[in-house]
Amino acid sequence: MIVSTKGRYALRVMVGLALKDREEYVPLKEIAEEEDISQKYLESIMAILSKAGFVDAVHGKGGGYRLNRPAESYTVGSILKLTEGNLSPVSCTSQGCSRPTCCKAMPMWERLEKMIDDFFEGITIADLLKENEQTL
Amino acid sequence: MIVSTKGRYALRVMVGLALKDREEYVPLKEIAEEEDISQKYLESIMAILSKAGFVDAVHGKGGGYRLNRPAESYTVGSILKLTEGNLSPVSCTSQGCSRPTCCKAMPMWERLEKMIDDFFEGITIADLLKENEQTL
DNA sequence: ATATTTACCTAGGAAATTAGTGGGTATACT
DNA sequence: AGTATACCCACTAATTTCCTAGGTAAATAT
Repeated sequence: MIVSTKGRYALRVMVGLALKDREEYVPLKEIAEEEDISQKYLESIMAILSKAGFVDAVHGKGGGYRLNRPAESYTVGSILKLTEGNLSPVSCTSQGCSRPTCCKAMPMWERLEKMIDDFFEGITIADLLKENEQTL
Repeated sequence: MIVSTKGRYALRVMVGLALKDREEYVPLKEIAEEEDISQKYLESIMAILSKAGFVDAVHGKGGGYRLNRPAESYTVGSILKLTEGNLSPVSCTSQGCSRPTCCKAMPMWERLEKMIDDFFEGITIADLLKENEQTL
């Protein structure tokens, strides 16, 4: 698994927020209910998105979260890398190879990693919004 | 992580066997030492490869494992699918989506899965043998 | 001021997966 | 008969993923 629930939840939230009024702040509770995600777990995900400046957050009544850029400017890759840490398909590329000098597979892993990275960097939240099987 | 040590070990073993005389049987002990893999753990991996008919196995002195087909006929994909179970990048595609009717990301996951599958099915053990950064 | 609603923080725990061990049995060769 | 091998079953350790508990800080409403 390259993408766990954490990354998938983050994507869903970002898509959800992109569907709302860009000015409006949406409280975590509401997002969690709409997306049917554990409120407490979602907290930790929103904290990551907020710290990284992917969303604006305001405290208190009327507060919550909102996107601070247009949906086209968020690549799926940027969101997944942020929440998952990395998108390496094998530990060899992210944590180093145990047999760096003789590993016959390393170039393959590197090529795969680049392919996956290019794939995710080529898709934005806006693309997901208008998505159907034909276009993507 | 799409490929765990299990799949990587299996690939290494297959590459290792491909470098040997095709007629010769190589005992597990020797493979484990050459590849620096726990003998016991490797047992379970060889059992999978053997049951699936990817290698020949013979008991007793002079026995061991060997490839039973030319290296070009083993795709990396076939070995990884066998040992890892599947190569799905997200659980959505392998175990079903929790929000099948409304998931905006599903087409993306499916396209990614196909891309990865095509990638691995397009590389054989023979390709890995002659590999260097230029060719692959 | 006080209450309420929200984000934010820290610590941990349950569940699942991955990686590896231990000890024995079956088979083939010498 | 002895030795070298594959094969089988059950269990443990380590790691990661997913989620919960219980609070503090900030903003708004009354």
